[in-house]
Amino acid sequence: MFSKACEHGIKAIIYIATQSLQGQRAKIGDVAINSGSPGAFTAKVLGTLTKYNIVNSYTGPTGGFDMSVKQMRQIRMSDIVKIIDGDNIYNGCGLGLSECNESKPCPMHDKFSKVRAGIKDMLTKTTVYDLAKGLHEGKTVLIR
Amino acid sequence: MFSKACEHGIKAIIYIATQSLQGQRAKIGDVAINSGSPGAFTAKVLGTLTKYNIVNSYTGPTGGFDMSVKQMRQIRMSDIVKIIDGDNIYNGCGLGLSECNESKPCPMHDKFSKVRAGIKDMLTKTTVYDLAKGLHEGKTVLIR
DNA sequence: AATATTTAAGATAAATTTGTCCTAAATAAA
DNA sequence: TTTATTTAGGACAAATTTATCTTAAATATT
Ligand code: FES
Ligand code: FES
Repeated sequence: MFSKACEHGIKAIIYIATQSLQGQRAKIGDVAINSGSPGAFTAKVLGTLTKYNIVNSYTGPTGGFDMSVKQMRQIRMSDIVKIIDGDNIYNGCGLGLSECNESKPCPMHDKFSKVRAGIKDMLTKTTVYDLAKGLHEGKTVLIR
Repeated sequence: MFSKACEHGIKAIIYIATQSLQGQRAKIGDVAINSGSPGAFTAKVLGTLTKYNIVNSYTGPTGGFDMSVKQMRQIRMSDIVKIIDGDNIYNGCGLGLSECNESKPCPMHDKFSKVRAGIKDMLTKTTVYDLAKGLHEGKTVLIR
């Protein structure tokens, strides 16, 4: 469904958000440990997300990553997925044809496009805050 | 969503099915041309599908691939996807945790598992015949 | 100012996926 | 029986994704 880069990115963001809810910045080492992802690889993904103002980064001692509550509430999962994986998941053809075209559909189009719309809807209606809350309350986990 | 191998396999199967509906066996060269996929790569995928009795193969002149109408009606898209891509798409965690676990869910579990069920449902309820019919009637295409 | 800590970013490496090529085996037809 | 045609299958190659390593830049603290 999502690339590894995207999975690591999402987990990292959710972890950073929960730390921010506690007034703490998260260092990349902490992020890696607490989200179960490879540090250097996740750092690159976070670099990209920083560029798009999904998350904030600070260098030097006391540095790390954080998010404001405003960011958590405004940023949707669909934003993150689009930045990392592109929008093929929202618009791409299920059978890999060069584009999805309503008027000249592939054999799976009718059924696939409904599922695809469901994915988009789900990601668009879910904010970082929504997911961070569950983790913060101990109802969900990032590692298994 | 699906791997390239799976996309090529599905397109190949649908093409072979339409040819079978016309009493014709399809050679791998024809399959490649008419499904817009790399011949040698698709041949390997068809080799696997032949092993699982999704499709039938015949060597020698007049050889090629075909499917019986019974096969087309019994075989579901979910069968093909499972053979080629495994069952991660049906059971895997959306955030890549080692397994999806209801009682210790990842932050996306509740929303993701619904979407995932929708995909499984769609693939399980769609047979090869369903898709081959649309292509046979000229309502859908395999190449763009 | 010097030092220690942290992210930024490019180079490199490993792993996986995608794709090609070549030879063998099967088989229909001449 | 010989020949031509087709799939089977292993080796190989290319491309992409995933992951690591190293150095530079930023910055807080001493
Ligand atoms: S054309 Fe394939 S999903 Fe729309
Ligand atoms: S635990 Fe992640 S989807 Fe179920």
